[in-house]
Amino acid sequence: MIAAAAEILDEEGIAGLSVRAIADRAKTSTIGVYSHFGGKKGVLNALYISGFEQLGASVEDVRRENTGASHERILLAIDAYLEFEARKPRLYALMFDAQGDRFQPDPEATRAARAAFVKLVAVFLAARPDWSRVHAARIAFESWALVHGLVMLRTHQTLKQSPAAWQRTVRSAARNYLFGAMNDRINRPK
Amino acid sequence: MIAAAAEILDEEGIAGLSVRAIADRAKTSTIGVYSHFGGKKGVLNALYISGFEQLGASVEDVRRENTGASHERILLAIDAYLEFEARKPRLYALMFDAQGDRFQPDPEATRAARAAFVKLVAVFLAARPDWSRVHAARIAFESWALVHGLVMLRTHQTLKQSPAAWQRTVRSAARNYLFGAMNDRINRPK
DNA sequence: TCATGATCATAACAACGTTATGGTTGAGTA
DNA sequence: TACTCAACCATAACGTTGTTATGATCATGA
Repeated sequence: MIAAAAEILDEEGIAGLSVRAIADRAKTSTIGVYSHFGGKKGVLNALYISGFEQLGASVEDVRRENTGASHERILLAIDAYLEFEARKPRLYALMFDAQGDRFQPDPEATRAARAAFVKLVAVFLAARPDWSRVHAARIAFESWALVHGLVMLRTHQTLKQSPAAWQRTVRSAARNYLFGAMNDRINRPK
Repeated sequence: MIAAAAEILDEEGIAGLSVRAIADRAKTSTIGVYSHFGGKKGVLNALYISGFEQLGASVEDVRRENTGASHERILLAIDAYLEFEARKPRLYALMFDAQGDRFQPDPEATRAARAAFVKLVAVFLAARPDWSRVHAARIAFESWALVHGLVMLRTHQTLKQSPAAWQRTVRSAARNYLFGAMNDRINRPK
């Protein structure tokens, strides 16, 4: 049933994700959504968790498979992040919905989001083992914010860029931030 | 009537913003929403436009009133941006809703968002008159992305920070990015 | 075999955005 | 002044949504 929901979300977006649509696609009646997931909110939570698990896994793949130059590793994690969003833009939008008044993830879903962030921090620590965990978490958080903000504003301002050019833009912005963060204590813009 | 809608949004969030609730608060019947705004979408568009106008105005105030050090001016614009979000978090969330499948702003609303961005670019140009318009727009866009991403992830990860500490975090991240951006052609993280 | 919990089909409910219907009001024109 | 027309309004009804209620079926364990 969660596969049915994921398909509908990918194809029609959140507006098409009604309890009846899910039940129809799963070839059951609406009561199944309630008995299996406790209702629509349960479906949204399951999708949310699935999204963060996928995102975390793609970031972790980068950490495991790459032992190159430290910042290139970070940029590859960012590439993986962008690739996930490009593949599943509607799932991404659900995961980062600004309207907390509509859907608030439950504690398990919140933990999945935190776990994905921890995996992102792990990439930063692998790239920069000289950083403290606190420092790496801060830089990871701010890098994530930059990339997430770019993703959101790209859609918001309806920017037209080829995927390759977009990737270059994001990488360049991230490199600028990282460079500044590395020189944080020495040079500060006046 | 738009004031009624704005009040409900501020108090109850998007989930409370129904056609009936707006009509009740405006002491009219629901038909008024349709004759004045063409329906609920029209109300959302009007709120969206109002939000970007307010945001643009607060950024423009900074440009007009400050002639200090160039980067401090940029950081003051960021402060104004954060202050707007802190004052109107639910309006901000409506303006930057990730779920385009639920509400897509109409062309006039999109223009209002663009106009606010142009005002932000103007702050960057005033701070750095040696920059080309294209370069300033790029740096403004990326700065905006960083700040917006930080705002979004703060809520998403339910970070607890005092307003003053939060402001310092955002300023620090923005300074790092700006420093990197200014040294873009000379030093690049490897 | 019986009891119980899980699952299911269906109908009904309340709330939602919207449309339909008929009425009122104000402005403009003959 | 009377008539017409457009704008606005109150109310009801419609179709859709998430949810609950009801009764039935099925599987499992004692």
